[in-house]
Amino acid sequence: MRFATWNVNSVKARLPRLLAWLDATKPDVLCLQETKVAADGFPSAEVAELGYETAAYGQGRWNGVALLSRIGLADIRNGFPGEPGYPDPEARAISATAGGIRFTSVYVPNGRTPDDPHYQYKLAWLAALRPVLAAEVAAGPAVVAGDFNVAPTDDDVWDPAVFVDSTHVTPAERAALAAIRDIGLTDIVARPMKGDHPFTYWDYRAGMFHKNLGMRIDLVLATPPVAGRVTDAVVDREARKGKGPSDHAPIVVDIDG
DNA sequence: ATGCCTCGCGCGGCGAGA
Repeated sequence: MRFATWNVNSVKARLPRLLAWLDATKPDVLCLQETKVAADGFPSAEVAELGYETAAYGQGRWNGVALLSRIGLADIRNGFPGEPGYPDPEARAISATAGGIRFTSVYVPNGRTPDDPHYQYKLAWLAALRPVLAAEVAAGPAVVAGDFNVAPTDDDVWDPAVFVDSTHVTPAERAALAAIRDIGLTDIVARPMKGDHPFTYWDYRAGMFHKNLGMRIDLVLATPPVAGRVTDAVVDREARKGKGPSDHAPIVVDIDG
């Protein structure tokens, strides 16, 4: 099985690239984030022509997550019990079962700055996600993938000095992420196609991508039965090249069976 | 060359992203 995760930064703006990428990469399951469309605006018919069914959870202008699968989607759930809002619930998590694995696509709140209320929302959101994932981990094979908006270590940002007093690297954010990993999830670190760091995000500005000044903030977490089957995991930086890319690259994971 | 920001909303310019 091949599965992937990709923050597309608007599924409508990215549709030609998404379709070409699906056709070339052929993941069985794809976790999408930042789709920026309501469910009824999702291009389900277009991806269906490539054999994918869609579970989409969106609210329009911001956020939005989805799951695409060509091996079925069962028990679809939008959001999760006890999910905090800002102040209202936002479309940041969707889960479904495909190929015997429980997939959850997550778009963790950005946090903005450590003194912004959005930062406390981010920490509360991660804390509320933890027991929900713990139940899924206990229930069977599970994958949690998406844009976590946390760089797990200083090695996951291009220059730690630039990020002092910024979100994505604070001890509280890293502790919240570690608490999620510690319920029994393995961080499947993908190999970079180029360079030493498997960055998944590069700012659009100032030529950050071609200087490889990025961050590893998109993660694939898996239970041991899934992590043990991984044969390859790669950041597809080809998808970040050219005209009209997302600012995030997909992570593609291959597993036995 | 991978190339210097882009999205939605909505029609001017702004909030948000990380």
